[in-house]
Amino acid sequence: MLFPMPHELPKSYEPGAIEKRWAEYWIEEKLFSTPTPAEGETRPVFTLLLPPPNVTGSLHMGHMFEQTQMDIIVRWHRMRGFLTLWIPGTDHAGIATQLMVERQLATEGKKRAEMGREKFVERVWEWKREYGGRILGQMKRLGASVDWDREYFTMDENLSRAVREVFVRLYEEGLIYRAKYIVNWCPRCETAISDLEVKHEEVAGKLWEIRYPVIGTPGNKQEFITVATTRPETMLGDTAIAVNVKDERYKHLHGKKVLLPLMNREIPIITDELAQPEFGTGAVKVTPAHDPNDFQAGLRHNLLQIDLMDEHAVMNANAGPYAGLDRYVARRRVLADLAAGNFLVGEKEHTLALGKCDRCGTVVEPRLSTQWFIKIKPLADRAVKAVESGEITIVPENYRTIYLNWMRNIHDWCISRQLWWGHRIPAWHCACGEIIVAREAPAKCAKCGGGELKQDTDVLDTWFSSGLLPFTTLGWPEKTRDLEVFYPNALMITGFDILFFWLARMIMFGCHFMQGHEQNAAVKSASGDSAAKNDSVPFRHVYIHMLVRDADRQKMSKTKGNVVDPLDVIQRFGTDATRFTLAAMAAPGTDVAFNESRTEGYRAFANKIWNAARFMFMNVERVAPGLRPRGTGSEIRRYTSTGDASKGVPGFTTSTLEDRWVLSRFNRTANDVNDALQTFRFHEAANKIYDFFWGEFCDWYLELIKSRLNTEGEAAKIACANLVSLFEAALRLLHPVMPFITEEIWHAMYDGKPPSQSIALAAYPQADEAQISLAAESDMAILQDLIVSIRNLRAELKVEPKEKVPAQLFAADSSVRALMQENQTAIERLANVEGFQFSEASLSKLPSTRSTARFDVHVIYEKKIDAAAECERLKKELEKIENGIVSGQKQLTNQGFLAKAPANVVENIRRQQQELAILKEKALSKMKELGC
RNA sequence: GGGCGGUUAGCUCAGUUGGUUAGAGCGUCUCGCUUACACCGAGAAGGCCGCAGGUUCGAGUCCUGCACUGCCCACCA
Repeated sequence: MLFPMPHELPKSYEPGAIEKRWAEYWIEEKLFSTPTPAEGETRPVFTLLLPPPNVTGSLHMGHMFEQTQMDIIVRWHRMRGFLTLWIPGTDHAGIATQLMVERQLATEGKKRAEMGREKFVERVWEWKREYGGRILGQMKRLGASVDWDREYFTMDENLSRAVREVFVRLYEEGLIYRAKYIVNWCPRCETAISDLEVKHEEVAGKLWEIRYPVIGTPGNKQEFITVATTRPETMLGDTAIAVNVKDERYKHLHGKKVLLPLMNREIPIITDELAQPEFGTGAVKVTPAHDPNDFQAGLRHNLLQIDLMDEHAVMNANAGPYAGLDRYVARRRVLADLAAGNFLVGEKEHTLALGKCDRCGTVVEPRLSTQWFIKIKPLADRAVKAVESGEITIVPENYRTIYLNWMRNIHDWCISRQLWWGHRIPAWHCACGEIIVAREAPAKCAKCGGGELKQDTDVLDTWFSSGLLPFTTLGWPEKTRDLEVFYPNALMITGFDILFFWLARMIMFGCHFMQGHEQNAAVKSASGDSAAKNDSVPFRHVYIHMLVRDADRQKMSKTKGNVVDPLDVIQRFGTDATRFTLAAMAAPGTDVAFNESRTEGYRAFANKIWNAARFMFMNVERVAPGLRPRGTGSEIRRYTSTGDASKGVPGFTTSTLEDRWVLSRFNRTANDVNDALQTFRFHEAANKIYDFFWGEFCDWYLELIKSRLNTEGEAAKIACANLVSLFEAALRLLHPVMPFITEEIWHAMYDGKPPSQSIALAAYPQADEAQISLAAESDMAILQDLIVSIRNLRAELKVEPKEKVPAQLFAADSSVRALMQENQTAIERLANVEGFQFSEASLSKLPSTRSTARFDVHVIYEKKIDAAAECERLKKELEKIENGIVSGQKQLTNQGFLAKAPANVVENIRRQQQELAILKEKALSKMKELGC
């Protein structure tokens, strides 16, 4: 590995080559591999599971957003001395992958059905081997600090074994059952899907009213009962008409029968709460095989279930003359025939929520079929408690309520899928009807002894296996050392879109299967978790991130063509700049509108850092060749524990105001950044670092020390050493957000001989209270004020930029005067003035003057200030001042305010009033002088 | 039908428990290639914080209503 020598750093930052080199280095050196810890491990532990992307996926901005946040958190923990484990992997994604391969087959003119199951599955594996690693490859380019040695695939043998184990145990506990039930069926995917996989879409539809002749009407007048339906074709399978028992209109029809039109079948009129008098006609057709409500009613009344459709939603023999017709063709035909028979009596516009398959968009058909289900209530109860009790915390908090509401109203989970790609259900059917659920294929039937056992053809819902990952990736069902140390995971970071799909399932499974689990006590206490905390939960904290949208806040989608390819953005601006963009916009609970102009700005930030580094190296070579960062920050070895070693800026000596100031600012920033990361305020962390690095370190500190660096002798050496120390610490502070550029410069600072293999293994800066100085900060604020005032005057006087001008100063008190005198060189340099004298009296009347409550500064220049413009400016300023005075007076004369406001607030306003009074007077006198 | 969020500078967004004169980036305008950086520096302009009430000594921040706008959940034919 070659590191560029400092003097070879190119003038502008070129991320491409640098990032690729480090990404490879981190992997080759296995820097982020976390082997199973030996006995006696006492370091705090941080475990995080990467939400596995689908094998079919390719990296999109959402992945990068999620991974950036995770990587920041992970690197931050690692640098703070946590034994950090971040496990990557991919999901076999049942339907998605099967569809992908089916499409590929179609281009070859082949069909899944013709190939047969075995060959098809083998083909999917081939596909997986060829393309499945793509997204992980892309992740590697992002530099995600995952443990690649632990990479998994949800259909790996060990994970599959765990899936079978879970299935069998749940079955044995009576929590898995097989039943004929009405489920959501996708006619295109030819499989059952869960409630969650159905997306409801509001569409303008119709509500048709059909009248059914009542049999045995007294007299010769035929009586009808009218029902309304949005799916008229299902009437072919009606097996009853329901009315409400309280509905007076139909009292006389209880117990009677109607003749089902078109089918000429007699069906009963029943009374059931299914029919609500307020809705429509109050009478409802009952089709137990094609509607979940009707299905329930059917069970209550022991009605016949007539299944009208096959797996493709084509009418079957039960539909009589309509057999062989597609459901929608049948609908039109039924309507026409009903109309012809004078049974269709109404047609109304009606908006309905149409259920569509999440995967392919086909309208879902409620279908009667035999499926495997999980009896969810017992699992959900525990999952509710885990969050209610705070065993698991959720950020942002509003998702807690959403989670709880869902979990409390949960329905049994249909886990079987009629697919070929996935974990096959470990159940074997015997010709005698017996079903044997077992971990391995049984040799013979337990009931009849027959040897002709066939494994169930269904596979499990993909989320069944991914719901187990928090413990199966750590070796469950074996009682492993990994589980003992790394379970529960510390954190789960994921999107709100899979809150129910995945997160909820992990919590249910984790709490159930890890019941009684205890994390290693030493590790647990080192990690900061009290002994009382329950360890069965899959993770202790959840952070839900939002969606990445395009610059116009539109959802990114392939069909809209507004998808931003992260690799393309990276190519143009660098990974660090892209990461920074995402981090800076990642306010909890808010979607990110990804705007390239921001990334452009953060590329400039990277360039700024780069050039600050060049500046540093230049000075080191000139002033103190061979100088390396000193102090404890450079002595951090792999996996240190947090402690004093990481406090403040090691090796920094304060001899001047700017030293004390910058040190204070750095520590305050470190403090704020740590706080922000603790609560997932990524944007705040990023912005704090940005402001410090650019606005304080570069804009002020570097400028201020230039004069010292340019002197001969000891002062320059100290300034140089400080610069190096501070820069090194700042790099560590920035590293989690911008891992590449910080790694590059950090290594360069050590001239290729760094104290540890990576800055990622150095200590994260912690604030040192002793290095925070309010006095330095307020003194510096005065200086900055003064310098800006002078620059301002120069601009207004249109002083030639190169021309140095003298200035006259008035300081309201001696300490300010001393401050200015001590920093005369700095002021002269930064404000481009040449010499200044002090006046004993206020200068506020003089025309080219700026005033604050503490000082007046007058620039001596032959050109006159533009009086009209200056008056305009003063007028505005005065207005502001007076507004301030009025509102302040109002408060200070308000008894309620004086009585109730905290003392410091009152004090602040008093002081402000004094300053405003001075400012007002100064402004007025000047305006008078100018004749405004 | 329920629930949740958003509305702050031309644009994209910050603004933790209510507390001085509401911030940033981009864009705009004026200067400047001052030997780290033009992916830069200096300066400036730009805001009835969606509307209307209320609570409070004090509201961008809390409450109510309204408007617009997203999102999630839902078996009402």
